[in-house]
Amino acid sequence: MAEAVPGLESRINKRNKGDLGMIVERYYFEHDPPNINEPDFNEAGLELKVTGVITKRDGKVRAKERLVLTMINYETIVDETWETSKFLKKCRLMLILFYEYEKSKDNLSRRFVLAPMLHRLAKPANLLEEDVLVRREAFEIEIPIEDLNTIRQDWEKIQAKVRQGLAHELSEGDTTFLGACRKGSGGSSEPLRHQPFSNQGAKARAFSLKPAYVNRLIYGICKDSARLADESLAQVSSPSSSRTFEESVLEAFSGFLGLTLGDIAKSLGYHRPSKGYKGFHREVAKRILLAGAIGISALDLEDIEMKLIRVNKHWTPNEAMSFPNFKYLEIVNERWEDSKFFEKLERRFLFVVFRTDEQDVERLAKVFYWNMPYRDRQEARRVWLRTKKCVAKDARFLPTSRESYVAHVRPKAKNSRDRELTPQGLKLVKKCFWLNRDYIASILKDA
DNA sequence: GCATGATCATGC
DNA sequence: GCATGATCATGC
Repeated sequence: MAEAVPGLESRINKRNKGDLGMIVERYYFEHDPPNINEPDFNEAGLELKVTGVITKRDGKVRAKERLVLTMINYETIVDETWETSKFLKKCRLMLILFYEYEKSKDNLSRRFVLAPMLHRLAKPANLLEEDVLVRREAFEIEIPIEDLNTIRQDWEKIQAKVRQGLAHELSEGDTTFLGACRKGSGGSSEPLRHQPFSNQGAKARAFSLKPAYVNRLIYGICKDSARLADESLAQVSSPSSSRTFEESVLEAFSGFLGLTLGDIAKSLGYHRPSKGYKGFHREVAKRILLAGAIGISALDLEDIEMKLIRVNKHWTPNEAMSFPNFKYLEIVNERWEDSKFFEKLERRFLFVVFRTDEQDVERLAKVFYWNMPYRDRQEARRVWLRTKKCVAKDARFLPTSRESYVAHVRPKAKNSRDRELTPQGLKLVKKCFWLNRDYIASILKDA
């Protein structure tokens, strides 16, 4: 960044240094940001977006995070149509710049990578727009019509929820490409927003392009440059809507429903690598997907979380469900909204259920999507916040499954010597959040 | 039988 | 070499 604008370092004050988008607009394009509800380059109907990418160890480029677009106004969205929406007015044409995110660098040291991208959700509103296109030599990506339709459907789904007075229940897992992500500091002191059809206050949220979609865009730029392209992105970039993708996942499983675990593995030419292997069922599920030409990375790109559940003949799960470890020293400074647990719980889950039947034979019994209801996410948040508090006070005593119907904390480590420092200076075994077994059972009962 | 602690094999 | 997703083991 500093190289692109000579003398930038001295012109910028510390307070503004945190906003790379603003720096690019003001000092590179020499343009003053206008009213917040209009596109940045209003005369051209062009919105500027700056977003981070990460180059993984294998050289492949991925989105660092969702791309936040514009706040959702609960009061006005209920009277809009897609065509007349504030969202489309602002984001109809976006110039997206990608920078390489490296943790240690500050904004002025960021390097821009890939080609600048013009992202068009709808036809031009005026001719000036084309000027910008030519002047900046940006790469206009061709967006499949199915993708545009999906974004529109996502928008309509979000609108529908607000119209039903359910703005407080919005979740990223509701939608496919266009998400309703939380916005603002997220602390509990944050005032809730009013929504028109309910007295229930709702968290401030913004429209965002979900990581899966940003990755598709990146693939669109990179696919001709072999070094950068992640081929697994191609799978979801093929011109089929994501709705169809979700259906094709279920379809891949459908032919195996009711079959025994052994028969499925055999028919896929897969053998349990070792007796004690705990990932066998998951590997079988992955191979079922593969047989349907779906890679596990494709699920990942769609932010779908596949989880294996094994149950007995009464449909009672054998185990609770684990999530990524947290670090004692980190959780005390973390916000719920930034936690891994939160991020996972907002995703759409794909539950793959193996049931041991009356004859004691294990069969693929059920495959279904599930989103965690709002009430339960709130409860998970409560457990997380309590854990944070407990870790700060005395990390030896953390929430057990008796304290919540949804989640608890339990060890997850290589063994009991696999420990980590706590704020009290103690070394305790590594732990993570788990969804209670009873809670998983209740999901299965409802499904 | 359940809650909790302990541990496993694999893939990246 | 460790994070990951999941299961095993033990004690009540």
